[in-house]
Amino acid sequence: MLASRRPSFGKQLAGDRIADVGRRGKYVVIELASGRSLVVSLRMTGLLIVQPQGAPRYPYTNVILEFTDGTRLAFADVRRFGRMRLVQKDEAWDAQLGIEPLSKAFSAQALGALMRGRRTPVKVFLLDQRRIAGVGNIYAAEALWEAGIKPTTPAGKLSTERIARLHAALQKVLRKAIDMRGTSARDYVDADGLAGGFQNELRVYGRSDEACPRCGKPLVRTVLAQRGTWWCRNCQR
DNA sequence: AGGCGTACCTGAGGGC
DNA sequence: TGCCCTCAGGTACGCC
Repeated sequence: MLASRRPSFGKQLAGDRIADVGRRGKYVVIELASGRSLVVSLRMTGLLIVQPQGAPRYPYTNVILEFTDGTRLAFADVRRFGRMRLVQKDEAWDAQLGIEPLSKAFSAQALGALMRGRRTPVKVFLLDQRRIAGVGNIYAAEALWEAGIKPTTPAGKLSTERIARLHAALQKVLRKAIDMRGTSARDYVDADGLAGGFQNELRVYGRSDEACPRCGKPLVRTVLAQRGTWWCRNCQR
């Protein structure tokens, strides 16, 4: 999915029009009037920036879409991990993506069913986009802290009660982060170039050696599936 | 199937 | 100052 580093669809977009902008998991979906979609994966440092006519080139811009009124949509990315792909009408580009964690279908029971029998650490499970689409490293860490669950616990070993707590925590964290327009830990800004606010609400992410907001013991950083993992050894079990 | 390691990139920050 | 090391909102691919 999204294999093109240097999009070659420039000419194909000429004359088309943006009909709507949406999201599926972590992918931004720009729906075009032609029925096609421009699907964007920001990965670690990617940004979509709307710029007025004549604005200076945004740093690390890789792709620019220019509209008839001169407005531009810039796709900028220091690390160039981000991807942009033109998807044809009815193409099932998201077939491998899992359930939306804020959808009605995502009940505690549904979460339990997805985790049943899985021996993978619950944090690794949360990051697997084929199971649940849209939870990243920050929100997995925050939700597990909120639920009082140790990140290495095998997903399939959680009790019904703990699954319910994890489910509630995930939705709480995601809703609040969306309300606050995201986490600007370092580079992230929205399409208007504005930083989000959730970095001020982080309880564990990036806070090695700081006091756990619940019990006061120092938080630790460990590594799980090659990802930094912040948690409290005392109150996450 | 599923789980694990590696590759892809650049810049910031800390230690010496 | 500057070099070297580690780390960072993620995903795809290949191997067992």
